[in-house]
Amino acid sequence: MDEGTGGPVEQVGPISALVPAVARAHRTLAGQLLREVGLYPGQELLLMRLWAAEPRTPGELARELGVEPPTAVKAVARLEAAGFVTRERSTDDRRVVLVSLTAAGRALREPVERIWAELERRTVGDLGADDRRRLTELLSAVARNVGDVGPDPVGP
Amino acid sequence: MDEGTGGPVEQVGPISALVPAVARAHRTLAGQLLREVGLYPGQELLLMRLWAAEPRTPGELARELGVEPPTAVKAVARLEAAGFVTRERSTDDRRVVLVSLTAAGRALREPVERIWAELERRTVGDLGADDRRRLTELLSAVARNVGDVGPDPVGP
DNA sequence: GGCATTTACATAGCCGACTAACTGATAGCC
DNA sequence: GGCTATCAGTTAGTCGGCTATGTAAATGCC
Repeated sequence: MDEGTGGPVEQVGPISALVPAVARAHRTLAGQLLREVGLYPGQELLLMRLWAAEPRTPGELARELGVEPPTAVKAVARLEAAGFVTRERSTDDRRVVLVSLTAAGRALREPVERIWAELERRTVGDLGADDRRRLTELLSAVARNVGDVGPDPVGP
Repeated sequence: MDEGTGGPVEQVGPISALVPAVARAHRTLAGQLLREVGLYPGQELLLMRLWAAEPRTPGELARELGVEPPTAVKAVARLEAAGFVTRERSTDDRRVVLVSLTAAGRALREPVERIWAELERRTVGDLGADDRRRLTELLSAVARNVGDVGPDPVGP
């Protein structure tokens, strides 16, 4: 656009350009690591919610992951097809679907947590504790700025 | 995971969880803003390359955007269908495709640059210049860590 | 010159994300 | 009781991203 003062042209929207680029590369890396357990990036986040509490409804999962309901429904359907979760209609309220883990789904917990530790290790690289904390704060600020209600932390 | 010291359970892979969440919300916001000119998020990045220099090949565009060739090919095909770019085979090397802008594609430049300024403004929110610089540095570091060769800056 | 290799693009198919629109069940309100 | 509104989940269709694979042209090497 125009900086008007005759200086060198600035890179456009530096942070807006960086965010998608970083996310793409991060997702690709996650995909490479997750492939060895048969998951695609994103699916592990849904499973984490189930490891934390079970059963869950697609609606809850969507809210907690910060995605729209159809996204969660599709992910659940694929995880069901892959044999990691089951679905059943609630008898209390027949609109509600209850998603539960299978034995195979539970068995994924340890390897996925190993992978996530490795992913985080590689993501932060040699950043010190200070930098990591600062980055977390700044990213959280951006998340609020762009209107993300955000995923709830998975820990208690 | 395990923190081993009996403390409260830490949120898993904080930065690895934050990056996709921020990117999703940021993309959604970009999509809302870009909709008014008939673009989907990501397409504007490709157009920016063409505004900077023309014609370009799909391969160049893919490299510069930091995506795989098929992604750029698909995007070009859609932008062509939308009437914003044209494709023609190079006569020098008939494997090469030259992507050029149409008048409609050129007309998008101003509105898109307005939108990008607005997007960046909302993304950084009330972060000061220091925070913005720091965030840019930290994100660049993460990009390198996760193996992103990254998009080249669009400015000279 | 002729054949293998590399290069540039295209295609097919998958997944995650979204919006829009539909179905079925519950809840509310006369 | 019955009609409407709301809510949960699903379906349909699109886009961006990837991997794997295919095709055509140029290059290289003998």
